[in-house]
Amino acid sequence: MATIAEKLQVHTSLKPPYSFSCLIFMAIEDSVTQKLPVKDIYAWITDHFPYFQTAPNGWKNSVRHNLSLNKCFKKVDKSPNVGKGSLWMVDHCYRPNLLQALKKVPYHPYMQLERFHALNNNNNNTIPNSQSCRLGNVESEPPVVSLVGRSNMLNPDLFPFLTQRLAAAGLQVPGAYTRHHNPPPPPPVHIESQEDVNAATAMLALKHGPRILGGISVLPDRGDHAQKTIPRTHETPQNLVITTSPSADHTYSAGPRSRSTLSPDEAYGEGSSSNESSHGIDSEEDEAEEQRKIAEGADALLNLAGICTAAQQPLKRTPLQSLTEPSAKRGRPPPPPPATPSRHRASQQQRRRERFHNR
DNA sequence: CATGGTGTAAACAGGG
DNA sequence: CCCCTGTTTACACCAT
Repeated sequence: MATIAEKLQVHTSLKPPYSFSCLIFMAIEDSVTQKLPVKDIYAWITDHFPYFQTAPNGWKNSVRHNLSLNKCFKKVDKSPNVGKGSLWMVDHCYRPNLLQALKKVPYHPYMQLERFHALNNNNNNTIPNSQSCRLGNVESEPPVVSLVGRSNMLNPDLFPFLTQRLAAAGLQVPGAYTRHHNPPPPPPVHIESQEDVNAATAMLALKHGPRILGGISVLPDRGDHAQKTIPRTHETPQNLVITTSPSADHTYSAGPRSRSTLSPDEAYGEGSSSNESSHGIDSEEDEAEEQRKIAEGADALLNLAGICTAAQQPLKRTPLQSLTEPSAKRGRPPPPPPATPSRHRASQQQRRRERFHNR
């Protein structure tokens, strides 16, 4: 059976350009329940990126390391009779970060993601989503997302998950579930936010290529938001440009949508970049810029107020906790003082710890 | 040079 | 006891 990567005819011998957090994110989002044990995350990665089939096993360590340290991922309980280990899922608060990271892939042979990148340039990182997240009421007040099918409807044969999500959002999706044969029972999917749909779309795009995506309109249910419509015109794969900025992952110590280290372009898509000016949503640039500035200001205030820290999962220690409450037994013991210190790394690390303490 | 992000290696605990 | 999972520390490299 050909793997997804083989079907897509990608250069499977190359190391994927995605960070481990992106890989984990994709694996989890590509699952039915959006919760995976590490074993299945391994399997997904090796299946989609055969590079890892022959790579030394250290990458698995990196995956586990990422799951533990990266606040984007959280451990969830599972039924006790499923063997050892936990299920891992994407923290809703950090989904925009991960989606953003996906957009930042410096290069990739996986051209199927282009359309997804363009989609998310325009409708990602909305204030309502991040605010509800910060206030810790994600479960009780999920942002309502309205997606309206346009000229090309999603094919439920290709997108059982996504079409199910659209249906769950109470939307009429013309063409959905009108197939001649019986579809497999759709998995129970609960739509929580725009990011849910975006992530699902990314996975579908990865699997099936740009043909899966019809014009999708996004209408945040806040009453006063103008409907955002991604026009289908001028959106051929040729004129979609992928960002060249790597590393916008905000993993480990980064707070939700902590964009203090990001330029506005990085944080909100690349519409103003010369590379990004031809993806067919130029008419949205002014409004997008406005939204960007509003969101930036709101985020800055929220970050200053320290909101959202209370919303974080209690299962994991924060990086700050890790520093202030060091485990006495775990981790590599401090090495003996080297005869010849490797440059100034030790002192550099010490300074970094001190900075953390002083915050 | 300082700082932060990322990847890798390793030690260790605990459970199956 | 072994293996897997999860956590933690340390460090190198790179970008900004």
